[in-house]
Formats: sequence, structure tokens, C-alpha cells
Amino acid sequence: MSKRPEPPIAPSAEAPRRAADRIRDTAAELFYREGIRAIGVEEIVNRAGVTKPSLYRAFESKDELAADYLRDYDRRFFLSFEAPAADHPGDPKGQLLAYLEILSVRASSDGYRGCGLTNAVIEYPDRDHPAHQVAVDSKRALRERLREMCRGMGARDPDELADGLLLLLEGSYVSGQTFGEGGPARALGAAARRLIDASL
Amino acid sequence: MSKRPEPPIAPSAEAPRRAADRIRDTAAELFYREGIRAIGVEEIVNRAGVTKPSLYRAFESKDELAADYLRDYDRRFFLSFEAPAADHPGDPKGQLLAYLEILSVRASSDGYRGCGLTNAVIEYPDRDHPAHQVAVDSKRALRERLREMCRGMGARDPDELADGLLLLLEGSYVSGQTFGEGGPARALGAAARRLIDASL
DNA sequence: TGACAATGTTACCGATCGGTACGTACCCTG
DNA sequence: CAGGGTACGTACCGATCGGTAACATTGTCA
Repeated sequence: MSKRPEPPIAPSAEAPRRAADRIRDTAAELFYREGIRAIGVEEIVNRAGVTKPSLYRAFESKDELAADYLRDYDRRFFLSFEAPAADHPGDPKGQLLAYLEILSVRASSDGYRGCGLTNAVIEYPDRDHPAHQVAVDSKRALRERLREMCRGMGARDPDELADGLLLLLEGSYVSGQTFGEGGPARALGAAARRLIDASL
Repeated sequence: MSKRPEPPIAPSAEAPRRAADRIRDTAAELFYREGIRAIGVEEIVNRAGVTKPSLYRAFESKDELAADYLRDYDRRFFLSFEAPAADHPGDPKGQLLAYLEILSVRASSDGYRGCGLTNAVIEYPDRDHPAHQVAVDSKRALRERLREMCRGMGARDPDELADGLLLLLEGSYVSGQTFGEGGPARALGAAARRLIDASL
């Protein structure tokens, strides 16, 4: 193999990236901030500086674009969920609390828009909708991960504790939007700590 | 005042009630089950068996109809929130747990659609939207009511406990939709109990 | 009977919705 | 330089959105 084609110029870098990528980024931003139903494809392509056919060449439909956005959101979510764990090796409780502490701050500050996946379930209650399915799958995975961590903590009833913590998590996501600065999510850390300690 | 007009025939009863009332009922049902953005005015009037002009004679706009729906939802919510308290006079903890027990069952059974007010905040993140405002006001009142109850319990930090409980509540609303039957809301009672007991 | 309020009927508005048929500029390869 | 694919834009589609104008019909009360 003498010289492989080598992607056009810079695969990353700045400049006019592929239309599909610009659409993905713009859609992610708009869907998250305003809601999926609130944003039309017209606005996405306008803000992305592309045209509608480009969108429909890369994505089957708006619904599929939304599902794609959520799949990506899911990936980034679990990255940020696991990231703080690095500072607490072999300490599931410390790992979880580290994430919760970060969330607590974000979710009780102004302009917070909650979890894109949770929001999607509410926007699309229909179980058959692609966006709904992606979001629910992600939440099931989160529940399982929490159970795992609770087992690691040595909880008396790990599944029950995991569910309690999941309620606190989801509560923080939605309350963050409702109350903004100084909202109830600021109590997330303390509540989680108490709940965990009372369950070991 | 000899005899005041006296409402037409039966203020309640069956039969062809006023168009505005039929619209209200139908909109409440559809908005709650499918979401506000998902339902068009056309569908509301069709299902209510009335016509569009009737809707716009009784309501300024769809947004105002939505706000009206939420105001009514708020009223009925606080009724159902306070109702179970009757069995536990002078016992704030028992009162709250009684409601939570009921919610726990409903929110972990199939087809649950959460809290209409919470859903509205997510559907309309714009603070200026009438629906958003009604919902946020209602949630603020709920937070205040919870603080009151936590003071009544003699909590060390009533505001913090109230926020923790609010997170559990909101978490149940949204998780109910995500997980359906057997969802994490079934752990609501146990979690609340532990949180309260660890905060007195 | 006659007046009034409430509702229905029909037809329409401009804007926006999600989605597409079709033409064109570009770049790599031969 | 020819050809062909890739990537994109122009212009448009029918359907539905929220909302309204003008007028006919009904039921209730005085």
C-alpha cells in the first residue's frame, strides 16, 4: 500500500467540516436547549449553514436524527458519569458521590436543562418512538450500573438502594430546570449520603 | 336579592355540558397523556365534539388553554397530596409517607405518565411561556409545603430534608414514565423513610 | 313572541411542518 | 482532458399548524 487516500485535508481541525457533522452538532445543541419537538429541521439546517437535502441524505428522518442525538448523548453521559470515579479506585461509594457532587452543582445553577434522555422520554411518551426507545435503554443501563455500584458498597438491598439513588438523580435533572439557581438539587449530595449510610 | 339567576339546569350531571367544559376535559386528558406540544387544537375540538371557534371564544390561545389545564392540574394535585393526611392528624411524617406510598404504587405501574406540571416545564423550557410559569409556581408551592412538613417533623435542617424529599418525588414522576411496571419508584417509600429518619 | 347568549358551520388565513425531485459544482481517477 | 462519483444547493411538495371572519342555528328566559 503505497499511500492511502488520506482524508481530504484535516479530518478534525476547523473549517467547513462535513455537512452531516455540522448538522449533528447543531441539532444536539438545539434539541437539548429547546427540546426536540420545539425545533424544526428548517432551523437546524439554517443554523448549521447547510440545506435540508443534506440532512435527509445523512439521516432517515427527523425522528432518526433525534435518536442519533440521544445515542450520542448517552455515550457522553456515561463518560461523564464514570469520569470522577478515577479519583476513587475501588471505592464505589466515593465514586458515585463524586459524580453526584458535580451534578449537584450543575443542576442547582441557572440555565440548567436537565438530562436530554429524560427530557426525550417526556417529549415522546410513545414507546414505539425511536427517541423514546434510545432514552429508555440508556436509563435501564444506568439503573443496572447503579445496582452494580450498590452491590460493591455492600448494601443490604442493593437493588432498593440503587432505585432510591436513581430517584434522587432523576429528581435532580428535572428539578434543576424547574428551580434554577438554588434549587433542591443542591441537597443531592447530603441526601444520597444519608440514604447510602442508612442502607449498608 | 330576590332570586339569583341560578345556573341553567344541572351544574354537574351528564349530558351536553358547555363547550368550554368539554374542551377543558378533553384537553386535560390529551395534554396529559400525549403532551401539550404533541396535541393540536384541531384534535382537541374534534374529540370534544365541538368546533374551533368555540375553543377560541373560551380561551385566548392554545398556550392559555395549556396554562388553564395546568392551573386545574395544580388544584387537583394539592387535593390528592393533602388527602391522605386525614388519616394522620398531627403527624407530618405519617402524612407525607401516606401520600408517598400511594404515589409509589401508581408511579411504578404500567402506563404512568408522571406529573403534568413537571412534564410541562420540560416541554416548555422558555421561562416566559405561560405553561412554564404556572408549572414553576406550583412546584415552588410544593417545595414550601414540604419545608413546612419537615419543620413539623422536627428535622435538623428542614429545608435540606424537604429538598431531598422533593428530589425523590420528582424522580418518581419521571422514572415512572421511563420504566413503567416495576420501576424505581417502588423504592420511594423506603428511601423517604430512611432519609427522614436520618435527618431528625 | 321576541331578544339574547351560546354554539355550530363553513371557509379561510399565513406560517411552518417534515420531506423530496432535480440540477450543479467539485475532485479523484483513468 | 474525459468521465464518474460525491457532496451539496435551489426550489418545491402536500399536510398541518394556530387562529379568524361571517353567518346560521339553537335553547332559554322574559
